[in-house]
Amino acid sequence: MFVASTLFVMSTSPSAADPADPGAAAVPPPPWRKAARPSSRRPLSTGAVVEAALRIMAEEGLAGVTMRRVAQALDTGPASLYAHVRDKQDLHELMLDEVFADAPVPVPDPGRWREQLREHTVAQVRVLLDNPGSAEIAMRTMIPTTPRLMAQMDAQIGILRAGGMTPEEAGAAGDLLALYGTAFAFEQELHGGPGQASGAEDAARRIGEITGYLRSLPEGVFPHLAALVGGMAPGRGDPMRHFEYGLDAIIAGIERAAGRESGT
Amino acid sequence: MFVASTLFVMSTSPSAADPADPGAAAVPPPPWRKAARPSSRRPLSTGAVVEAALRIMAEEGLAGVTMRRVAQALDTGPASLYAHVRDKQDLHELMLDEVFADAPVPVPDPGRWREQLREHTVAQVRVLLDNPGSAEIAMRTMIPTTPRLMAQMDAQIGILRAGGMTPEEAGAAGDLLALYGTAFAFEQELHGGPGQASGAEDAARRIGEITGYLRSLPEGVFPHLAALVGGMAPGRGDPMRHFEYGLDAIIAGIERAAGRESGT
DNA sequence: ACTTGCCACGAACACCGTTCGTAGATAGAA
DNA sequence: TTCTATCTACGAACGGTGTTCGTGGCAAGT
Repeated sequence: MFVASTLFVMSTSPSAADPADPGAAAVPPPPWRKAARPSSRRPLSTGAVVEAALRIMAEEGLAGVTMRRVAQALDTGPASLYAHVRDKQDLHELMLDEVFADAPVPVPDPGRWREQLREHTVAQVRVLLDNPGSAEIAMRTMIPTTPRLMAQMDAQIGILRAGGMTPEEAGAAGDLLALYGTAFAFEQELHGGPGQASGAEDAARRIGEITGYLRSLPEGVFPHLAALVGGMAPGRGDPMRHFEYGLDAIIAGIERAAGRESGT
Repeated sequence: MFVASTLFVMSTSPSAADPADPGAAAVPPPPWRKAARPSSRRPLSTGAVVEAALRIMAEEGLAGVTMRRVAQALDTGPASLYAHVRDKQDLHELMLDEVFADAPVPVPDPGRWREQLREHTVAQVRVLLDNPGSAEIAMRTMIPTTPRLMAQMDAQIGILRAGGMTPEEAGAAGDLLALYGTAFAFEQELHGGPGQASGAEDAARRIGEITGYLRSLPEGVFPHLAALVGGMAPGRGDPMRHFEYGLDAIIAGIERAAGRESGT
């Protein structure tokens, strides 16, 4: 019964607009084989949509995550997704939340707050870098509304409070660290190349061009820049080293700013 | 003479393709009036395209800057733009360059490098904030290839060198400052609302929602976050104050990192 | 058994960036 | 001057995009 009616709809759907249709439709599709396919489990929950979207992002980058592409992966049409996801933006935020699914949520330890802050921030950035595309979402979201991201933020502020900061100081410092971490990860995935995009190649070409241009210029036009490009290689070293340079600078600055006001 | 030949060509061009054409063509187009329109000044240079694009960005945000929209503003078709601009990305970079047209390029003064660095960075961010949409371009560009942006970067590195840093230190510090400035401006324009977008309203709604959600939770789930939202208003104060907090922290950190290695 | 609400989804709408081919203008050569 | 070659402008179209509408079948409440 179920199968039959389904098949009926499928085979006649083009002519469904024409109720008075005899058997004249081009080849009455004998679909014995087909029967199994449409009834083969279609849960199609929010979770399934997010999961499919994440898989696509991992393989084809964030730009590959289109509603049509996700729908196709779940073999259905794009309209079906909107029952489980409000927007594309909403889908993005759910993806970001899922990405942080197994990131640890540290409990603040006053005696170790500096190390904890460093480790926590590094861990967050590592999550973003491990999931290319997620940093772009994070950049565009900034105010977290999903539970896991709120837990991360809460932990971070907890650590800063454990370091003796006032709520205001902790808020400002947390903003700064989150902004830096997110922006850094985004920049990395921009010209680090998420596997598929021309990122790395493009970046290399660009700094090649810029080097050539600088050399072609009369000496002393951009002297400091010219001095720099000499000792520069495109993708040298662990990006994390670079990140930690900035992180340490920021933490030191934060501490100093807090100490200046609270006297410690 | 000129006019006559122009008219001749125009009036006969349709029938030129069909040599065996009698007088039957639908109204042999008498184009006296027409002659003035196509010749009515259409320079359509790269500069004009960029200028139109910037005007649109100011009025409708970066999302409003579509090739079709820009073409319409110059009343032509989108295809015409591609003679003066390689890409949409190319157009974006030209726009960003133009935005920095009258930003001052400081000459490094060793005795004042800290103040200079601060002022220069603040000025750059102010330019981005004054031109909503530009920060998003800057965020997505990162490696400058246009002359004015290179001049800005050169000056910045010059200031850092004047502060006694090695080229490597200056490069890292410059990266960090540029990343921070760009990301900050982008975040501001995200939920600051570029006049047209729902930015501010959306941000307010979001922190309203999040506050309500936090209150609805059993006490002590996100304790630090809950303590924070109490003393938080959506758009309080000058965003620049916020920026300068982070900037001072970063400059202090940079200085410390440089001193640590070079011994000053 | 009937109604009601919900999920799936085909079709369509209004856009988007970009390319192709052609017509007109212009500049250089003869 | 006249012929040719090169360049600009641009209408039309291609292959995408996010999102909405309306319908049709299913399942649960009454």
